[in-house]
Amino acid sequence: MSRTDTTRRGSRQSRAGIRDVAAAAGVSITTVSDALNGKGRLPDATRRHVREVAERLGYRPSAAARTLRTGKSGLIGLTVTTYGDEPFTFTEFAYFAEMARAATSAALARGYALVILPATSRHDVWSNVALDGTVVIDPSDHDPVVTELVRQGLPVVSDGRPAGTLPVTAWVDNDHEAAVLELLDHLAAAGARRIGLLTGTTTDTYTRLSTTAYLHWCERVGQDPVYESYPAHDPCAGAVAADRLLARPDRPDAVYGLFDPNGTDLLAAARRYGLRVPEDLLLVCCSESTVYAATEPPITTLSLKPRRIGTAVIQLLIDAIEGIDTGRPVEQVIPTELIIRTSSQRRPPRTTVSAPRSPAGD
Amino acid sequence: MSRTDTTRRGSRQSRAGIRDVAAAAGVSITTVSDALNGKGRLPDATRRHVREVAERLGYRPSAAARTLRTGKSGLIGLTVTTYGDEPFTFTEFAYFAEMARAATSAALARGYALVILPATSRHDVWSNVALDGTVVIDPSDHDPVVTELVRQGLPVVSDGRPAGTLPVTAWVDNDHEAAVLELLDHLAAAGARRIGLLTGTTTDTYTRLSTTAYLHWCERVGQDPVYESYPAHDPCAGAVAADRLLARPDRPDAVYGLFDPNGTDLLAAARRYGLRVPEDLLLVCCSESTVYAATEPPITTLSLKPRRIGTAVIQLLIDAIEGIDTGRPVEQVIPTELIIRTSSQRRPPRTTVSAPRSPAGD
DNA sequence: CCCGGCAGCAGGCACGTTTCTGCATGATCA
DNA sequence: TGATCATGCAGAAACGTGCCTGCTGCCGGG
Repeated sequence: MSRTDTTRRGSRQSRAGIRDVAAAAGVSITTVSDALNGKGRLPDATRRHVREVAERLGYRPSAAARTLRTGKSGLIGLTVTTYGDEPFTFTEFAYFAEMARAATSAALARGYALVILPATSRHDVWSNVALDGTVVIDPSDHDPVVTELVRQGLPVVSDGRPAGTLPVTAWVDNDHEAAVLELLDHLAAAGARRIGLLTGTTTDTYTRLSTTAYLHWCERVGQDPVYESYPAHDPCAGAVAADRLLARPDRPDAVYGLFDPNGTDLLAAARRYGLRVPEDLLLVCCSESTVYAATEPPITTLSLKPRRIGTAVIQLLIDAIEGIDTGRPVEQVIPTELIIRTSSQRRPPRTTVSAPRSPAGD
Repeated sequence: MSRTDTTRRGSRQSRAGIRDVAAAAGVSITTVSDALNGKGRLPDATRRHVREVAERLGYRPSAAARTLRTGKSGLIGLTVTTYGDEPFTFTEFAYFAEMARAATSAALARGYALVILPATSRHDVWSNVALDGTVVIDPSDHDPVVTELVRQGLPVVSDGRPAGTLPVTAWVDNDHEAAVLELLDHLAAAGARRIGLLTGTTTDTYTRLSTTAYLHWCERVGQDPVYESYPAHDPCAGAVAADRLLARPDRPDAVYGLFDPNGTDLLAAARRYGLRVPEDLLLVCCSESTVYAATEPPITTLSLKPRRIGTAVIQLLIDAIEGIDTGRPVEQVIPTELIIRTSSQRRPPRTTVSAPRSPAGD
């Protein structure tokens, strides 16, 4: 009857462990573990008793010990490409915030938590956290972090179609080419004769695909490309580039801005040059921000649906972690949504203030 | 000579452990651990040799085992109050994004990573991750999560002065009363006779302190309070409340909006009622968004300096975790910055387009 | 010659959990 | 009645590190 096996280092120190609960409840460690985890075959009386004692002692199982034993930590890394030393990207602020929010929510619903990690391959931080998998936002061509992770056998799901032969487990992305083509067609249908583009100098997938789609469209309809590039991580450079674009001799009568703040930048530049929107200049920008619903005039935006992307990425990753092979494809394309407002309609709606929405609901 | 102690389960499976490195290098486990962690007394030759073998085997120490042994995980929880089931708050989007970005950056610089966790006391997620400490954004009066965490002996630092007797380790906040008073004085100096407030129905510290400061100011200068409240997590309700405020018979000639989207909402409402800004209506809102620099007209904003708050919170927390007693006060007040633009100046600047900035540089 | 001291390393325990295996005990059935 | 079986629980082996203890040579001084 050696159940009171108190051969520990004397006094009752630090947190209560599973041993303390077992001793206090008069059962074995196995019984406590089974009772709390709903496993084994125990009568309800024992189960209740153990849970009650554990609650009374304020017992919390050690996450580290559980992770060590089971090999699963319940943690998912969230990596964002970084320009400069800040861990987040500047340009797609609202996009990232919404995507991360949806991903966090979806992960929590399945019992996982997200860990924010830098895209730099500083090993000291990466190897100090036990991950079950990783979400990578817009990885570069031969991302060293991704290759290192898959070499360790960790599942990696990327937001953004991986370029080259990046060996990700799965990916989710929009069809950026199709979105740009649809958008340009919309502008042309509204009467645009020369459509300009405000784009970035970075080589990430989004910028590259969108720009080439624009060039292809120009070639198809026989329009000379009119675009200005700027380093997208610099918010001031955007305003300058918008100004440059409208100051050109071959000034466009419609502009699409690839990045979130381009809408207000272009609007301000148009005012400086005395251009009325949408009469003299049609405007569309890619943004998740709701401010464009209340600007003067409201600006048509292309939404990349970050919420759906974040959710899809997490579902794919957790499915891979838990080894459940759902029928879900490992390459998912999320449709974009063109939210049409006054700035891209030559004849604004007369009766109502609220702008019409795209027929594609959600 | 039993160094080739390969009594493991047969084949070379999964990742290489410290045992494998020891066997391959012909040394003991202790020597490997000391060599990699820079401890013990080893000649440089041995140290180099061990590191080389570890690199060749692709050895990565198990974070779970290390955490179990040392009791430190290098993980910091980041908790945000939630309205509804989404883990983030809607209203202070840019504030949260900037604050989290700065906090992540500061934590990474000191070897820590951030884990996003919900404010709900669902234990299954909280107890599944080993935390060294937690950052709590704007905790409620008797936050059950906070009390539970400090009961476990974890340091907790809050963004936002804790109300009541919430036992946090340290906190960082703005002086919201002073900021509101300064702002109202600024509006009064610009000629405002009746200043209205757009506030929230929630009972968090920020909303409460700002509202009471407004009421005190009204009492002091002998003005009847004119304010509208709305549930701040609902973005549509903000536009409606802004409309309500300007539709009142005692319509204010200046408005301060407590939340980020209030600026565009109020601007849109002013247009609907034919009010010119700033001639007929002065406008200020609390926001971190840069869009208000390019609206028509540019809107004066109150910045809460989320970057400085995020950095300060992390420094205080890691100091507490590591037990280093710096001279830093455990209650820090970060000054706000009033970025004065056209919308709050009855006589807008004539010559230049760019608005003057507050003399308090940063 | 003997002994203290030190460099260089190995043995082994502990961290707290999960889980496989196995031993009693009572019930059921041929 | 004895064999079979389900039930209820305990023992103990891992999981992979970190670190305390201690062992072996070797050198120098008395």
